[in-house]
Amino acid sequence: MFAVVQMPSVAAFAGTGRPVSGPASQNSEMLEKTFDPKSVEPRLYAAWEASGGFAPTDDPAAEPFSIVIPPPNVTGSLHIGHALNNTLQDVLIRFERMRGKAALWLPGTDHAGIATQMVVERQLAAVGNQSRRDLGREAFVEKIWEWKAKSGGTIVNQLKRLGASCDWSRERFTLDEGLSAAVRKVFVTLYKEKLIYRDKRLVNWDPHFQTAISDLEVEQREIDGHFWHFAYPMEDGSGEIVVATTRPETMLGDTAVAVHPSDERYKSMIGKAVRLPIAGRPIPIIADEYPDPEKGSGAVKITPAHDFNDFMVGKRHNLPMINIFDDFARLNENVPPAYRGLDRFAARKKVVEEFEALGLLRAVEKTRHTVPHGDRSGVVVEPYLTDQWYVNAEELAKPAIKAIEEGDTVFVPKAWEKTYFEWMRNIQPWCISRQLWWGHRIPAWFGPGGKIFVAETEEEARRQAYEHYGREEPLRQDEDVLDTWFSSALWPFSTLGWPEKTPDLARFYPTHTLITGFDIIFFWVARMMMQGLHFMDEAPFKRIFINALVRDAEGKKMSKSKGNVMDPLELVDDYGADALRFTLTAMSGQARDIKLSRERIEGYRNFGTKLWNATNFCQVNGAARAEGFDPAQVKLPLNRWIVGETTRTARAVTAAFADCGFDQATDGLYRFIRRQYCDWYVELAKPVLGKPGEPSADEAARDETRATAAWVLDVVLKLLHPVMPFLTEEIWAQTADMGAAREHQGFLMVARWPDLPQSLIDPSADAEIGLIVETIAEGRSVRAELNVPNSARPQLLVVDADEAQRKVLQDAGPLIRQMLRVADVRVVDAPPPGAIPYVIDGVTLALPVAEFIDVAAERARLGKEVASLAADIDRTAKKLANVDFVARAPEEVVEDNRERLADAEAVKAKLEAALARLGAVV
RNA sequence: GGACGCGUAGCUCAGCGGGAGAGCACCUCGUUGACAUCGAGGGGGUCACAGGUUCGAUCCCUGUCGCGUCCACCA
Repeated sequence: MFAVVQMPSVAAFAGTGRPVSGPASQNSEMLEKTFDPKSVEPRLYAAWEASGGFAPTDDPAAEPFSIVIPPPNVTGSLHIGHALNNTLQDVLIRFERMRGKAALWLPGTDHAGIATQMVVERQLAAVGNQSRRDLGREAFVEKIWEWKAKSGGTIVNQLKRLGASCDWSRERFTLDEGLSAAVRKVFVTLYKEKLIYRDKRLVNWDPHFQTAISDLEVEQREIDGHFWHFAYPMEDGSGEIVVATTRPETMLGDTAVAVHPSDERYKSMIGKAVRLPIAGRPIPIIADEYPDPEKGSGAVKITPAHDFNDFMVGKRHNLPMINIFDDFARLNENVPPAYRGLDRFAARKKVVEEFEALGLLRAVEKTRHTVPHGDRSGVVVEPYLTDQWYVNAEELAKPAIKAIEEGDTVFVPKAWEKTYFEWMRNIQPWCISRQLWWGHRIPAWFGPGGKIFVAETEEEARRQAYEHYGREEPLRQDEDVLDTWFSSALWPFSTLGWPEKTPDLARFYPTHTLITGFDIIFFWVARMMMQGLHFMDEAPFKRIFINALVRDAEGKKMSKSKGNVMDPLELVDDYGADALRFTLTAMSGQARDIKLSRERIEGYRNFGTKLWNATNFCQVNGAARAEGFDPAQVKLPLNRWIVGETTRTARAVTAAFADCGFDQATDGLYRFIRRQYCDWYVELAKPVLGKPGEPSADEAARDETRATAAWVLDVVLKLLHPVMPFLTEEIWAQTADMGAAREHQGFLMVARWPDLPQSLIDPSADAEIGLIVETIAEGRSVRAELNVPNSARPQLLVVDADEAQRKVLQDAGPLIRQMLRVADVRVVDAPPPGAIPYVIDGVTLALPVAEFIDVAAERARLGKEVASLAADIDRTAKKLANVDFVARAPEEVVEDNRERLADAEAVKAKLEAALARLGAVV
């Protein structure tokens, strides 16, 4: 009899000497009735972490496999997208760890400039109605660090609840000292290489945060607006010219009106001037290719300081650039006094009113147009003329494009390459300075005369200044900080210790796979490619896996404002982390969105319970892995068959994981565990195992089956572990003595991944078990369709089968009796009248159940089958009669069809005979 | 305006040149010794539409319609 299962083995795994508390009732012989994630998950996670098993092995022979986490914002809390992304990373890292790689999943968080500053500003306002300016820069930044110490770990702890096996001993933060040093080094190096430069040009200005933002942080939103058509009178009184605008306030900064040189309407006006209403300035009418004569009036007002297109026109014509805003987008001293200090939207209203009053408003048109907004602030951004720091992205992009073109790094799915190329080939200078307080301070100092000294340290800057000026001069460090993405771009090497030449850097760079969402291909992936190649001479990843976007059950993007967010932690509470992980993994199919439903998660929770219960069955029946068990040596067809199926599954799942085929892997696991192992193997094994505690008719067969069942379970636990780590680890622990002969006694997490040779697949066992399974399944179907009472125990008659098939079915007698609920399996020459026949694999079987059934129903059933066969025969016959088909289709296809026809005809004949007999009965 | 992706069972999705599959939902039956978070069985699809290529198209090509996303566009 199988021994008592005890928990202490888990404590031994943990290696802490500290007993690990388990579920309350550890004295029972069996597993708990159901797996209880709430008590198991925290306990196992703590034990894993304490064991040091999340860190890569020290074994120098182990091949490195590294993943860097897309660092979540410190302000963040785990949403479903994180859950998906991190589950996939964990699946992959657990898989590779078990495969013996030196698997490193390097975690960390991002300081998230604007987002974090926002959170703390909001808090300040809430508690003391204070602004950051009231507080001052230093104190404010101090506040953020305090906040970070207190709340910054939230998302990390949430990742742990998911089961993420990150090496927390290597956790990094984009603003920690090491990464800051990397940032300074990169900045200074690129500056020296003239790849970073300072420039005065139009930027996207966010008036809410009073900072420049990059193109990528601008979000186009479609809103309702107006086109106002304004008349500008000619300076010489010879008429007027009409221009249209959606932003009337900008007219105060107009410095020209442009027309197309070929536009006949305006040819004579070129070179003349109009008097700009309100401002009262004369501005020239110029000829430029930019205006489209087909659009509007064909004449365009030019505001070089507040419009990207106008800016270029202004440059071409050397127009004055009048900045009319301050940092808050209020009108400044460059406009008439009545407008000074007005908010841009108030000014807009006033300009329109004034034009109307002047009789110069020619038309107002309603329009729906897209307007750029700050992605964080949500306010309309303004093109604004300022000095900023830029990265020459075009230059850095070249090798990054090449690396993908040449396949050094591959996108999975490959289709994302196109998106990547599209952006990279049209890349614009990257504005990296931000007028914020939270972030990496730009390592640049200004001396007298605006001379700039860029250096990694202040001392070095002073030294340069001294050299330049020949004496000590006061220096002022640039107030600005760097775009958050500047530091994240260095993540794959800065986290490994760069610029120091650390062992980690040597061992784990380049990383192997990056798993991330397509929404940050430009923000992050592209920039990591650029920086990685520039500073490490090697692309930071071999493979970039782009995961799907999670949506709600209606397919809407989840957002708080829509109220359709699903909280992954709530789902973990309700169904366990494993169920959520399995669901996300199963639905991670590429190139589409994931629509998540609770029902689905529940289904996979039930799947976990199913495995739990199957384990219970194994335990109760004394399944035990035998010393020296060799799956190649098992004798019973049933066992040979399941060994083969296990092998098929193991090989398919391994290939799928290796290839990021996450959905295929879970599909294979689900199918095998549910359909093969639980539904058939366990059921078919019951007669062999007999009743627990009672002697068996065939002890050798029973022992072999017990050993095989335990072996299969071990393999299954390993294969499933990357996706359902908690459940499998718990089962592994609780069946520790069942696996006394396991090659590995520690945590399943670090057990060896199964490597099963193809030779374990035995086609003859497949055929044999296949026949039995079909016989039972089809027999059940017949019983159910004809409503044969459950209590009925007819015989199963083998009417027509070859020698081997007969033997198989007779040997499987006890098994078929139990599972098909028949009294006996008997070979007969001809079925008695009224026996219900069914045909599988060329074998005709029959159930003599005439007394139970409705003859009319049975006749209908047979009739339906005959009809469908007839249709099939007809179609196939026609096909085979087509000369073109026979001549052109591949030989095997033609052969298949011939067989199909012959088979169908044979079955049809048998069923028709049965139908005739049925008639005879009546 | 440009690009990409997607329309397959009630729902969510696999399949992608030789008679369409899964999970969930639905219906029927079931107190058999792992499991009702269960078991057995079943119904349900002119694979968006129209052309074309082919012996053969859900699958390849073209077009149409519908949905989604990204990029560009503020006169």
